[in-house]
Amino acid sequence: MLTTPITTADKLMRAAMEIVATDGFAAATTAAIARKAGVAEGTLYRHHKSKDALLIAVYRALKAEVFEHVIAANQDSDTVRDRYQHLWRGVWDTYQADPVAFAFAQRFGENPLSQQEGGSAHEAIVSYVAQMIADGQAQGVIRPLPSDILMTFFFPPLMSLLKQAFAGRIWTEADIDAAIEASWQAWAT
Amino acid sequence: MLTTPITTADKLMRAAMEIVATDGFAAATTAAIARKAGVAEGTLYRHHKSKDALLIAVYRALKAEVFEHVIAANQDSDTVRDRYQHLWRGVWDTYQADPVAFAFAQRFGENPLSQQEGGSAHEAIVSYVAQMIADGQAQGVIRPLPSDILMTFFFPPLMSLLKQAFAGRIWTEADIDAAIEASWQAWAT
DNA sequence: GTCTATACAGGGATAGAC
DNA sequence: GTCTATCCCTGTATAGAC
Repeated sequence: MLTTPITTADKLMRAAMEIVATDGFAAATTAAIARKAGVAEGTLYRHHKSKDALLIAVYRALKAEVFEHVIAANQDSDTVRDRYQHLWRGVWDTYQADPVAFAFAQRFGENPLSQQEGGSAHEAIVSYVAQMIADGQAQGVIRPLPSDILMTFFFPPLMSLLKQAFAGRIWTEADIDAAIEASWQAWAT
Repeated sequence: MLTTPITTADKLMRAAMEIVATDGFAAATTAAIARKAGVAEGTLYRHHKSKDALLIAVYRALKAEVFEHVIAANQDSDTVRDRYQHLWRGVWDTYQADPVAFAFAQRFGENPLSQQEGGSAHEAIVSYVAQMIADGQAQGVIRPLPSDILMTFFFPPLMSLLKQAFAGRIWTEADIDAAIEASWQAWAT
């Protein structure tokens, strides 16, 4: 996300995202953000109302971009099972391409700021998943469980695997495919 | 955890845990912790070397207590499937009994302090789960996948469901049992 | 052991020149 | 729009009396 920031506002957002991703929120001081962005501290306030507003703006941009990438990569498929796999890979590939965005999203979710922002990083994608679940249940291939329960077998394991991957764990492509199949079995009738 | 703190050191730990759980790490200032514990700010440093040391002590105590509760509730069962269900319920019940401990553990995991501490809240339980996986694979009832992949279908969904439960979501007992069964299917051959 | 008072550093935000 | 300089506040930690 924002991998090639052009405007000063973007540079500040990228800088804030990187600091939070690597060293946490406590390290994301206005001085550190401005320094990494290559501008003076006062300049930050010409582009963002406050530090918190800047961080929330980062999260909003991230949400929008993740949604865009995942949906773009998600051409419609015939079976629900195929749609499942494509969506899983879409999220996986999107975050693989930007580990910094991933780490920021994880930390932001456990920060009180997220309460005042509301909605997860996958807010928009959730409705796609919900539709998939509804279709699968109508066809009788997905268990008749509440969708919020089923969702917990999709995003959380996926995020956990990404976290391990960024920590240096390497799996084979066959392992990844097997993981997708295993997680699908939590849904399948 | 530390639900009835007696010593001053315990009172400080419980106070810190509650503040982090409800308002995040940024709100856990030495002044706020001391105030909630009912002691003076300077007293904090008679019982803990620094604020960070206090927070890490909280995490260690939490890990130990969660391990103790879960293992105590986990009498050996005949089948791997039964052991799975008992362990799942053990973690669920333990955190249900102390939402504050749960929220603290979640936040701590996304805080840089956790890197210098190392190991997740379920570090000790992980070896139990690993043994269960090994047994199940030997018996041919669990997929021959790397155990770190299989683990992601156990803890992350469970934590996610707990989080939703604390946010006010209510499921029937049948839903919970069905969720356990669904998650088991991600492991089962 | 606990308190009050305080030293010291660092962070958010603004003023005003350029 | 960007910079430098600075204000004000808060936070961590310590000193020293009781």
